[in-house]
Amino acid sequence: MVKALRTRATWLVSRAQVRAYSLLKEMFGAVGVRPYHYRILAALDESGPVSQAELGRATGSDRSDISVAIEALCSSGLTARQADPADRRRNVISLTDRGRSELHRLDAVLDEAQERFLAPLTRAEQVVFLQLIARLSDDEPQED
Amino acid sequence: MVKALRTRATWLVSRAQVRAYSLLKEMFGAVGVRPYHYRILAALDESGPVSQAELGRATGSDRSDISVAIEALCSSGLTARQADPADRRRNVISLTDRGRSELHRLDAVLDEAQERFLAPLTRAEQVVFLQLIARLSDDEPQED
DNA sequence: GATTATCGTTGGTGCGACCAACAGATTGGG
DNA sequence: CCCAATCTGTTGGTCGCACCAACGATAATC
Repeated sequence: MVKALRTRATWLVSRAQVRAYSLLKEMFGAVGVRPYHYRILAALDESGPVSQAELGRATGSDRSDISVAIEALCSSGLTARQADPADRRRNVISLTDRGRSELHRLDAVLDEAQERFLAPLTRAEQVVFLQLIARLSDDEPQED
Repeated sequence: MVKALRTRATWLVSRAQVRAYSLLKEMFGAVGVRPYHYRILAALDESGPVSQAELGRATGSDRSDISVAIEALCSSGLTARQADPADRRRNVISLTDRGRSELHRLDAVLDEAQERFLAPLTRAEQVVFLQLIARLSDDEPQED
């Protein structure tokens, strides 16, 4: 007996991700921004100025993709790139003031997206869900 | 104050999906199959013989993608395609015996993938998670 | 000092999702 | 009955994103 697709965790996660992403695309699109722009700005805000390679590891993207994204963000004035004097291979990327205020604007958008995404659950269920999905999204589960 | 990316539901779902998909790709790849082949075989098993368009709606894929996938599945003998006498636009797709036994083989693989994906949770937590994610993956939330 | 590793960049590839257009077939309204 | 609208399967194309390969420049390691 074969279990229905819609009872499989991996399938359900995939469908949920499609729903989440289309929500993000719709809402970020409405303000003229790509989701991965937000990802980078948020990671920068969290970590402070870092190299592009570290940024890639923080957001789970390839160095090469970060490279072109940073180029776009810098040329629209949201981030600044300056050579690291201590290690001349590195570019240190930092948020500009405009980048920071843009981030806050986008953050409000993302907040609403979370609301809409989690709307099918009660508040209490949302808390439980966040705790469980966090453990399932951990790439390297800790082995204490 | 901007919330960290790793506390956002949409981000966590996205990471979990990446983990789930790479697990599937690895395990299905080891037996020489693409994940979407399984998806179609499973949908067929569940619904019985249906048209390609219905298959697309069931699996959430485009008619055109179904078309080429079905072509591959038919030419490897896992499905059969015959014209619907009642509606000559339609191809009725059905599982062959080989397709059914292949499905069962893949089902075992998928079972193990679910195990591995859900391993970070206890059995009880897995049950809760499945119930919650199912509601979050529902594209058209019911409004009773 | 020579090998090894890391950084940023460019360019290319694969895959899945999506859209456009088409011919053939069916349905529905006037 | 007939015309318009819709649906089906197919081909072909685009787009976004992830991933890899290679390179010159630089750092770190032995």
